[in-house]
Amino acid sequence: MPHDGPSVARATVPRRFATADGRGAFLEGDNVAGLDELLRDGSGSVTLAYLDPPFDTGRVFETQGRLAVDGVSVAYDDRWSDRAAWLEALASRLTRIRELLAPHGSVVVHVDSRTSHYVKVLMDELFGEENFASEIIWRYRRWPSKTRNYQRVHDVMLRYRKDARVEGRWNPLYEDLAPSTKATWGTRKQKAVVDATGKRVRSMSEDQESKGVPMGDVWDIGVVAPVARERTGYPSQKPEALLNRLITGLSNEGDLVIDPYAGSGTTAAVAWKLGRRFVTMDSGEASREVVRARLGAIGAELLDDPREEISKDPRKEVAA
Amino acid sequence: MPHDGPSVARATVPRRFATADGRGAFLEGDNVAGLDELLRDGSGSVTLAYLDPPFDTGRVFETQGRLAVDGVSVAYDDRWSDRAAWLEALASRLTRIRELLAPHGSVVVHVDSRTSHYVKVLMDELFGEENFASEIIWRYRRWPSKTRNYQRVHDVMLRYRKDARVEGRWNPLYEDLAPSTKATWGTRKQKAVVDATGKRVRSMSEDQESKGVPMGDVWDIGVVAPVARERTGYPSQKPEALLNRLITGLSNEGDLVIDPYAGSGTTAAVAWKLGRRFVTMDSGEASREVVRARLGAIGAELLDDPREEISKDPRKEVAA
DNA sequence: GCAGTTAATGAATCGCATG
DNA sequence: CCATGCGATTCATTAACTG
Repeated sequence: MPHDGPSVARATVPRRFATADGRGAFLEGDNVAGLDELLRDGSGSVTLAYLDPPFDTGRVFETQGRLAVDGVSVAYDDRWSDRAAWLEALASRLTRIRELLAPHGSVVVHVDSRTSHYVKVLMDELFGEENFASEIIWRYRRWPSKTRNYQRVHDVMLRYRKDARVEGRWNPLYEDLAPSTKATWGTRKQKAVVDATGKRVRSMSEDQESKGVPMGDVWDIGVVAPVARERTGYPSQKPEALLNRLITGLSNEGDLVIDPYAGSGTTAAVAWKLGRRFVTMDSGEASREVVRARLGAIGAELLDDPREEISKDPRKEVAA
Repeated sequence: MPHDGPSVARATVPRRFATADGRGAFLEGDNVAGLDELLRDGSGSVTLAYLDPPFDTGRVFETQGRLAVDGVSVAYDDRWSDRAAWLEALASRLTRIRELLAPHGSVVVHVDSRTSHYVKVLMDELFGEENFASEIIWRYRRWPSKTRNYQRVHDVMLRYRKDARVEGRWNPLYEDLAPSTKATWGTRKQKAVVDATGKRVRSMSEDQESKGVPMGDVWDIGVVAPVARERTGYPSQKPEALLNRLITGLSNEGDLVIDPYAGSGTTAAVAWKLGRRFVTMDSGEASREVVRARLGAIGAELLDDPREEISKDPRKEVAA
């Protein structure tokens, strides 16, 4: 019984929850409505948007195992009539996100290796090809499946800048030197030596310790282990290490990070820990409860936040 | 002065070179003509086609360094009026390759992380989405560039089967177990234990040694170092290890492997070493000379092979 | 305590049984 | 006959337990 996901037309105003200090918020309801809510006075306010939409797998996912949420089993429904419908739903989120992004901001979409291509063609149109920044490969390890093919062990994340002409947010990250480099050079910096004619003659190592090599676009990060403390029971949970690299590299403290597909709340939890502001959204009860528990455990209890108070933005009233 | 690459319409018959035993051939000329030549009596004869076309970089590549070919500097011209023209040129090769493939055969296209998406959309149309097999990530290490972004350190290879309903060629390859697995399980196989009701209760290790984990679709292989013995001086040369994994996994000894963009002849060299038959093509003199030298060094001297003899296929004459 | 061992289970994938 | 389901496969990871 394929359907086309939650109706885009549904105009229900999302229910809002927020941390006591207002640094983080969860909007319960359709994320199109949630994004529209943000757009009311938040155009250009977002530094980083991370989207982890359902991958068009044609399946229904449920909360699992010992951590299953009581009385709530369906986490999300990933059945679509066809790819065009799936892409259209994604596009309606992305156009709103483009509006929300600050000039220095960027958006990262997480997809699998069967759908990334269609998403990039779409995003090249929406954001402009000149704003494509990276195809990031998440390489993980898992149990082997019986297949006469190379095992599928990677996901893809596509990053676009809002505007490549503007200097975007960027905090350099480093990773370990390659084993062969360590063997030859130790962990000291290399320095090219040039002769009088400008020709390179050799490299030598400096006294200074190298910070490692600048982070590449292939990330080897383990999946969240079935028994890890980090695990919430929500399906397809992403590792905190993954979000850490994105949020640290692409936003500063105090910046606003959004995630329209909250799921288990990894983006919110990492953003909070890193001192970023966040807004995350999900229509499922399962998500709301998992996120509430997860944030509570790190001192960011979500409280009911009546809309009336939120809509009173002093600047708006002055402007009117 | 952008142009649209070698004209597809040019009907020049390629000049043919072959190894003494006929196990390998080099066709000098436009590869469309080369593929048409193969199609004359080779439909369904190819087990593996590997294509490493120019990446639509808008640049002209030249032979380099100490190994530059005397008097021949332009290796290939990668300037196209637009992406559509580039894709169309690729499509005209791929439709011919589809014809050439055996039912158990497959094709691998090597592209970079900016163009892979358009190529997959094209190939989904040409080969059918159900025949998509893998997006293989080649992760390499290189000198870091100064960029406010994650370093680009991967290429992409797309594999399609000719016909997913047919059991394709497949020779399983293995890689090392993860360090954490070795620490917990040693190198012995794991086995799930189920109770009477069919519920999984625990896992245990078997006596049998594990062969390692089945090869994944992310390959960490070093680029051919500027001073490596493997190096030919031809630009964008691919490592032999890469072709080794493809040819070993996707073809058997005696199978026919083709590569319409010979370049430095890596496919030909590896196919020869692995006992496969091969046909490779290139229009450049630089390529022909590099390939000749490279094959000569491993005992596969290319000889002039007049067309007259080749067209005499005894089976054809009997059938006629 | 700390090191080594045991337990538990997952955005997999194919093949065969079942409707 | 085509769609759906469930069994079999056996790696990666970390918590919990044991000495």
